[in-house]
Amino acid sequence: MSKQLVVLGAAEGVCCSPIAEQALDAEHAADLARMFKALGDPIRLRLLSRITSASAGEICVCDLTSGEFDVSGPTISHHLKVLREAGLIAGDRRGTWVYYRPVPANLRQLAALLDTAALPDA
Amino acid sequence: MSKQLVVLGAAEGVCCSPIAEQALDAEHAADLARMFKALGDPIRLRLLSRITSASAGEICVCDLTSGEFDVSGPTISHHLKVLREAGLIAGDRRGTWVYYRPVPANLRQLAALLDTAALPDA
DNA sequence: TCCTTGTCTTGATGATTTTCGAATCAGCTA
DNA sequence: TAGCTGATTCGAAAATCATCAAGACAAGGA
Repeated sequence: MSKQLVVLGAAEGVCCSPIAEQALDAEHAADLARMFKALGDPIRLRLLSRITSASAGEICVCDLTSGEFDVSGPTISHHLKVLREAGLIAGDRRGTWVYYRPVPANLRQLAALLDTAALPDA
Repeated sequence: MSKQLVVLGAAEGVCCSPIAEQALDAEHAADLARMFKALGDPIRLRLLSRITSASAGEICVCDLTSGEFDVSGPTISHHLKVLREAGLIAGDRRGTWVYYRPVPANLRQLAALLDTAALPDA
């Protein structure tokens, strides 16, 4: 009961041209900071990387909780929730297992925001 | 006494191909997460945006502390320090005033990391 | 030399975050 | 139905963070 809700909920209407081109207003900054904050933890960054680089386009939580990450299951679950609520990933249960996949539109948005084309020394 | 030190110190050797192409290892994730974490606060994001979008390529702290941001001077100074230590901006004093400017190489690196070219639904 | 202005650091406080173990929920299979 | 496995939520402890007031530092001018 969460997939679409999350994808649209956290991310819809977030926008904006590159920060180098135009100053960000407070309202949009809050939404965008929420996404960047989700990336601001090493474990979450690695989780996201595993999810986005999964060859099948998605990955089972069971593949994330087995070794590799040196934290407990609940902690991984917590971090996945943060990423999900930030709108960077989406997940759904299929039978016994839960699968997560990236939300490319929002990742793309963050990348675009950091575009430095307008800056010197390019 | 800090400019070069900061630019090189926080950022040197951080690297990596897009997270969608290859899973991030723990060592690099820590460095990169530090930068993303610096972006994970609305005030810092707006400060960075003001700095990177400044037409002169740099901006005086005095232009950041006068209204617009609804926090005290020391708080702005603190956030600038976080951005500086993350390697996203650099600053130096010239006479009475202190000027900050972006570090494009590191901003570019974060953008590259979020590149989603390898993802579907492009 | 002293005063003024601009910026940063210190120290303290309240809020948030990370993490775990325990408990709970969801779906499968016998 | 009962029992099993995978994943999440709950509750609590420790660490980290954002913020401000007060003080310190730097540069320029009387």
